[in-house]
Amino acid sequence: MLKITRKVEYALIALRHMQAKDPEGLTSAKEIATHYGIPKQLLAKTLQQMARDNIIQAVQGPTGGYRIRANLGKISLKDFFERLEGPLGMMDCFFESDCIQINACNIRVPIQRINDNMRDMFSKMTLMEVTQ
Amino acid sequence: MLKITRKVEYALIALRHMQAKDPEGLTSAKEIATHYGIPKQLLAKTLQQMARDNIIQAVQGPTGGYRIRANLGKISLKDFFERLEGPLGMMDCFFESDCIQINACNIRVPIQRINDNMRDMFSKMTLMEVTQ
DNA sequence: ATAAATACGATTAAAATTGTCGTATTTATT
DNA sequence: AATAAATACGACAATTTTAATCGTATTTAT
Repeated sequence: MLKITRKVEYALIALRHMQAKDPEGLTSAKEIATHYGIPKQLLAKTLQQMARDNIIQAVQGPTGGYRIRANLGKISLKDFFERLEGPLGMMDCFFESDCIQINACNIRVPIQRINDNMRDMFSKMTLMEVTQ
Repeated sequence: MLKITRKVEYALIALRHMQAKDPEGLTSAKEIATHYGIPKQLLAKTLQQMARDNIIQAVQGPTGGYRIRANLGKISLKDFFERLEGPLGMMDCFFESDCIQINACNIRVPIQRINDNMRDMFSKMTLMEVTQ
């Protein structure tokens, strides 16, 4: 429990790789995938999603690839996680309303408080802290 | 991602229920299961595990049940989570050593740092904050 | 003796995550 | 114009993890 997904993991690996290598130049999905031994297609999808979110910029065609577009020091880990995986919650019932016994539940409020602490923590850390 | 498991959820519901109801008297798994609409057998197992961990005390036989044994204000959420679910890590590679590209990995250290922050946070919160 | 509770390993079911496939589009190069 | 190498992306399959159930044993108040 309390794990991050591979998607997030691959995204962070890619960002750090791009930043360390050449923040201006382009890096292909293939390069990253082979370098770190991760599935290329899955990585590609994640990169495409980050491109849609304007975290990185995509360039098509041969010689194409990705480069960092956003200021990584200004994107909190909370925002990053939520862009890739949706709202951050320790229990599903914070977002989905199909919990029948939601009224009986006696820990919703206290867990909500802990959840807020966690979101707070991730709000105070930026992507830069991972990538540099 | 970053979710707690149902096991932990049920354990917290049970603890809070026991504390709110009657810290001295016994509460059966059945009572809690029916009250909150959760699977009895699964809850029972979780209670049994907490009993083995001396968080609660089990009494067998009819009229048996469980009561809180430990001082909930002295058990951190980190310890509680780890007793129920094993070591707390955002990535598996912190514990399992079967990641082949562990050397190439460029985010192990930074994620480790974030993980430490998270463990720190849960170290500072006690079970009591959830149950009362 | 019976019934109601805990104890717990083994198994199954369900859900979430992870990975692959197939096809389309873009564009530098020849 | 043809080709090749890259991104784009929906649909599907495989795997893993989580959740739930089953079956049986043990304990003990009545």
